[in-house]
Amino acid sequence: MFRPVTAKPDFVAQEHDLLRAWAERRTFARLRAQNAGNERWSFLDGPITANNPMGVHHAWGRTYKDLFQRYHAMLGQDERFQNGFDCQGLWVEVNVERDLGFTSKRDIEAFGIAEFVSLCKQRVLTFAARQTEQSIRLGYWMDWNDPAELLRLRDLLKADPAQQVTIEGPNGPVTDTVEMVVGRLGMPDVGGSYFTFSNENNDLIWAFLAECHRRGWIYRGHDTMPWCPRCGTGLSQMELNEGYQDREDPGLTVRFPLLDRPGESLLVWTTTPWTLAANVAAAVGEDLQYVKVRQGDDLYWLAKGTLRQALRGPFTVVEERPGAQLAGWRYAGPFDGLPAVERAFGEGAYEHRVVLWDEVGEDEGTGIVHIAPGCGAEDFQLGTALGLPVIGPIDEDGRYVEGFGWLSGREAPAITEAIISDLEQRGFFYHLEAYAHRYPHCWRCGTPLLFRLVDEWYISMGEVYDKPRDQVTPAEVDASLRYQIMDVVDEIRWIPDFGYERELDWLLNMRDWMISKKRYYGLALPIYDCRACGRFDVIGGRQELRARAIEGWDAFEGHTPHRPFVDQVRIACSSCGEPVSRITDVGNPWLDAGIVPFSTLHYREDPEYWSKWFPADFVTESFPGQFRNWFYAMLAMSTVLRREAPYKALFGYATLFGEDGRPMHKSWGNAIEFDEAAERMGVDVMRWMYASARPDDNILFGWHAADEARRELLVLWNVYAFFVTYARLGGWVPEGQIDRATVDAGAAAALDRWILSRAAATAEGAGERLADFDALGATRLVSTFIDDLSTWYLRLSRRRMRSGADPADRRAAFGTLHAALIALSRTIAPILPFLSETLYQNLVVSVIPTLPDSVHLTSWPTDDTASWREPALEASMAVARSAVDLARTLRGQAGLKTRQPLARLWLALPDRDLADVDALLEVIRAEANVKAVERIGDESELVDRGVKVLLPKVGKRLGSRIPAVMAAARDGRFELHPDGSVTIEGETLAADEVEVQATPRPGTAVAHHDGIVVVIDTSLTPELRAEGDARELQRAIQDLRKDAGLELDDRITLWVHGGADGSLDAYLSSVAAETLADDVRRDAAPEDAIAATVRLDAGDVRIALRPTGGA
RNA sequence: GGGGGAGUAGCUCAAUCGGUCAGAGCUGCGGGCUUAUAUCCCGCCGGUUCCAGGUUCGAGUCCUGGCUCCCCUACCA
Repeated sequence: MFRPVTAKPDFVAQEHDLLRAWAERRTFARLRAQNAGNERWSFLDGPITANNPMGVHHAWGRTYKDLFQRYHAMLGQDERFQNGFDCQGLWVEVNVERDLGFTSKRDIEAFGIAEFVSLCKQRVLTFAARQTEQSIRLGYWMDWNDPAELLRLRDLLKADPAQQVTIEGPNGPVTDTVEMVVGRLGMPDVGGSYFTFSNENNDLIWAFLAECHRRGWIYRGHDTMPWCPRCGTGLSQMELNEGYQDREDPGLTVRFPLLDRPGESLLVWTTTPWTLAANVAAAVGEDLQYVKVRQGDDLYWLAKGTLRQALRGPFTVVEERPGAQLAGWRYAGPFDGLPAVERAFGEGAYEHRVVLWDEVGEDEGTGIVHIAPGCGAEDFQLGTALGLPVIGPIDEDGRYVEGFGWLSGREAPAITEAIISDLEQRGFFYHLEAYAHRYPHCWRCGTPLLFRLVDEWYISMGEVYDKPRDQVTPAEVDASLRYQIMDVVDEIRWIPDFGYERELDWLLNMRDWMISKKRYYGLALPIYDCRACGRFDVIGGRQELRARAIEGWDAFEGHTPHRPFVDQVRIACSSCGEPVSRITDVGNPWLDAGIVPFSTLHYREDPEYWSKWFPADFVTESFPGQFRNWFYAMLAMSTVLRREAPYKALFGYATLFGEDGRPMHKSWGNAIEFDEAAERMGVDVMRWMYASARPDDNILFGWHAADEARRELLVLWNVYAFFVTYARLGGWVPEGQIDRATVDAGAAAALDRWILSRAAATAEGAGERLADFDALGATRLVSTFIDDLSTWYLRLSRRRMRSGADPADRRAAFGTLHAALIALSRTIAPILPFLSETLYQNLVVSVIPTLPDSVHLTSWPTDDTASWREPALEASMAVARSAVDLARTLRGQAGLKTRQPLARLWLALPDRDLADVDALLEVIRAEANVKAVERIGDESELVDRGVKVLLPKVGKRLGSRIPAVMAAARDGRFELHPDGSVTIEGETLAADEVEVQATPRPGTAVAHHDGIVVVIDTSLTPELRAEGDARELQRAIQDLRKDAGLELDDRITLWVHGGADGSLDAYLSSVAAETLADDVRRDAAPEDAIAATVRLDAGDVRIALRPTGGA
């Protein structure tokens, strides 16, 4: 027997119950065992940053990851189910610094690098545990570590990283120091999620870098780079774009007095006054026109095209020259007295002068550009080309270094006002105004970036050829990594397809990959830069390092490859033999995530395993940013190591916003925490919202949207609750198996066959959509089916399931609905793992012990349901539904309630092939509540024959004749031929170019749609009126029962007082039967009975009821 | 600055190869639903498909120009 079902489900409580049940029954482990060794489907997880609790936006991606993996598991495919955590990088450091109250790198050095790195690892373990708990709550089935075990390791790591610990791995216990066990997380002997801080991950990146070096692609660049003064590190091109923000800076115009032209000055514009101390030149455009203007006693040079925007007050132009003639003019710099400037200029015997630069324009400023090669990337390039001296004025923290007089030690960006007033006093100032522009900020801490002269390490991405890609020769591709990556991109399916173009665009435009960061926690770059000879070595792994070590190995032994221990090891330079230390830089974190197609698939330890699971069939992430981050890093690393694609299909989805369309932000009140969402709306509701979102559009997430999703699931719940309630009342249980055989025994066989056909079509269609990574398509099909099931099948079948129905028919109805619900439960299992399981547990497990004890252990349903398909019957039922809609429309117009029976309905059906027409007519008759349905044809006075011209078929052929033909068809001016062809306006259309349809004759009250014409008989006989009254009475009694809070099977005594003409009497016994009345009295009810008044055609009637028996 | 995408009802979104009448849901109003459903159904209100041209028998859809928004990309001081 089924367990009773509440009409008001508590989804959240059900989800918690199922999480417990799955854990107890080891359902997931059994699923994995069931599929082990089968054909593989390889999903590769993009690592989630283990730095904070998971947000609802993560739940979007994790819903996709889970549902596609579950779908493939139902196909019987073997999967790895490995989650990944992104563990290394500045974002972790920034948070640990914040917790410790640090403000600069000096604080970290004073605190101790070893302890700082350990705290970073501890933070990762803390949030890996947290995110694991949250993911499990979401129903995300992965090979999770026990969160408590992760926290235990964290605590042990904090207490003493060197202590021995034993943990349980998949192949038995593993014993090592805590530090090394943490370093082995995710590896085969330890199991669970992969962690990018693992030894193997770091080691394989070393191998990758060594391979790059072997090919000559690693180099050290000396360049002016964007620099974050808070983090004390440069930012790569990938990171730069994340942080552009609108900002207001000073737009400062200064004058540089010309040394050889007394009284004359250059006018120069800058938005970074702090860089003026590093000025070495002023650039003009060779072909631009420059003018000398007089303002009072002053003479200024500037570009002619900038006069209006740059000058303040009246002026007179006194001279004009092309920029080329200005070149070489000497001028007095704004900070010439500073020792650093004197030193830089003195060494090269240099003086400030005007130089030519073809990048100079007139759109902004004065057309004369302040050049400080130590403070700007393009300035540096120009300076290098012209051999100008370079002045690097600031240190890691953004403070002026020694030699800048009163500026030294002060923070460069904060000192703008002091610099301006200083310039004013010394006569260099001309004008100041606010200037709004987009300026790069540090994407982690939000600090505005400065440009600073630094050494960083790069991987060369290879030349960009100045020709279309299809003209690049194979030899040229072999010489340029970026083109090799592009070839790999061609092999991949990009969803949505614009991803393909976007990735290629990035590859064509990207510059070399800056891989170094002057920080503490992260991949230790294995670069050993020899000061003695200037050559450098790149070590390809821990073993190689051990072999090459000449000192410090003992200090490193037993530690993960992190700072500071790895820094102890020195090797002998391969060129000159001198001892060399590792550069202290750590790596770009995208190296960590990019190597996972190799490190997590045991590329080195188990090549056979690797070749089975590589490339991944599927990866998915939110695409903002990832085309130049994770997607790119994997492509680059896979191309270098294998020159093949690391994944076959990539599915990207957009961004999650609050319900108001703005980014979620706590202070805006539109943010929803994952935990709150899970415990208030339930994760299945959340998953339904995500699965039915358009992935390439942003999703607006909020409580109202959740309510809509919940309502949809409630409809399904109600069908299920109805079924169980009545199956229990009727004592129905399935006989042995779920079987369609009972269906044909029922009186409503066509209806039953129809819903089963729809269930089969839904399973088939949803499977096709899921196989194509289209969750939205699958949910749309499911939604339609739920609607069919609820508003059509159940609506028409309710009577059949009540007591008193024909027993065989009743069994057929139960059997059908049971089978349909189970098919649906299996179809929605990947998307709604909880709701589907709740249904399955009751519909199957509680009554058929021989079947799998979880819906998630069943196979995808199409094999079982394919034979249920009857497309012609589905088409036929669609016609019936349209006809009933039309009848209801007509009733509405005529003011006749549906419960008022009518004598007749006339119906014309379209000329198409329809299955089970008799059953269809009966459905229409019952639903339209008429005594008889009469089919009408051409001969009827109610309809005409019309012709619908199928435009897509004939459009091209008819061309300009179309308007005339269409007009004639509309007016009925055509001639039908016996073979089905039609002549209209002299054009003959073949039978398959038109559809002959019934159309209403003018002047009749009819409704029509797509060849279906419905007419109702609106005349009411006394008998019909009485029957309508009886139904109205019955409905009122049922309402009253509900008001009285009676159970479905409570029996009553009924009073019906009034309705004096006696027309009701003939129906009272059937009313009594329907309302479970043992006794019907025709007199006034006692005072204590529950009563109401019903307005009937025959007059007002007073009804009352009271439970009978022991109630 | 360069490239891509989008613009459809008050809101969120549909509309197959260009096919003649642009549809759903939400919101609002009216009606209905003979005991699953605080649910659903029917109807009404609501549209210059961003604007202006063009191609075509026919344009939400294709082309050109403009406007607005989003994304990607870029060294502009």
